[in-house]
Amino acid sequence: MKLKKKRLEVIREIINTRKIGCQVELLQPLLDMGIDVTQATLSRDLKQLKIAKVPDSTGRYIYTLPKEEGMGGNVRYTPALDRHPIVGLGGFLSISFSYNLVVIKTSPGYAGSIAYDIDNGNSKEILGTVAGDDTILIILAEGISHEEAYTALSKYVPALRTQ
Amino acid sequence: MKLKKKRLEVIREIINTRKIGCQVELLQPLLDMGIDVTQATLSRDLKQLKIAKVPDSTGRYIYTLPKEEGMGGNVRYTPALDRHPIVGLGGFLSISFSYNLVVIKTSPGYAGSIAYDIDNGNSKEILGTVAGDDTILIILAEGISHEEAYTALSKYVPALRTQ
DNA sequence: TCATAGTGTGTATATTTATTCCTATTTTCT
DNA sequence: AGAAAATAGGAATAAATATACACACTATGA
Repeated sequence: MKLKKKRLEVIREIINTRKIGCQVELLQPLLDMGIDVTQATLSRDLKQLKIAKVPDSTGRYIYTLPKEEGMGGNVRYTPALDRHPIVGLGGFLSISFSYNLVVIKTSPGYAGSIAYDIDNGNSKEILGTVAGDDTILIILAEGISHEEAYTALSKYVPALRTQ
Repeated sequence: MKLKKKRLEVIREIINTRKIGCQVELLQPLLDMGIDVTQATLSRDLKQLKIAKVPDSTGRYIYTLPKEEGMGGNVRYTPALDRHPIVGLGGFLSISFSYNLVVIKTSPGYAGSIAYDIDNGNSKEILGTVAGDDTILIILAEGISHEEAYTALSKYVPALRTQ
């Protein structure tokens, strides 16, 4: 049915935008959009969308969208939503460190452009990068701490700047 | 308490290893390890560990560990189930280690799919991978031994299983 | 056409999960 | 040491979530 497709999109939109802590909290926003369903339907929808309830850092729970899957998966997001996956983060997903290496995970397709920016920055802390489709490997200069690297990278990755 | 620290580790281990669909399913494995607690405690533990219950692609729910991150970043979860398997024995050629790096050689064209599975495994030992056509570079987390890495990788590369 | 299969959803309910209330134990501070 | 605060965890229960069942509607095919 047409209604369902629309509803799933709206649910994704809401989950992506606001902090929703339980399914009934989702009912009102949907009603505001003219969508009237029951909690049971939401439970089924969230399952289908692979939306998970995760403990956040403030001791509460919030629903979050799944990380996008590559070709293997059966989840297909609409192109429209796909284009702005996480507004403002420019594809950035996570950063982690191991000695003189940094690994940045991005949404599929974003690794190249982010790595390009980092490479062109000519930061002395960063020797170079290697990028795949959704992963960037960054090699740090000798003696650079993770904090220094983080600061240097934040110049090229807006999502790393502390709010 | 010392008990709790231990328990949290064991819980992580179990969640990482088996498919647990609800909290009571976790009680028995813990009991087998000599840990006797109630569901209420598990609820609190899972919250603290930021372990989420995620819908997988087979229509069931699975608890999964959060993706390890460095400092910044938003938390996203990999939909469960692409976790294990696939990857026919074909493709794998060799594995070698150098400090916090692993290089896996594959037949031409296989590197990407094997790396894909490794990436989606969310192993805490593995920060990420970069794949070419027949070579995969894997970055290990700090403090991970080659043995631990081997074990972690064997979950995704059947050829590594000793059996 | 009518049967059959498939999808979508509400209601009611079962199941699962989080929390409230309480007690015990440990840690911190004076 | 003793008081006060923090931490841990069980029992009971509230809250949240998933599902069994029923029914409506759509598409398909003989």
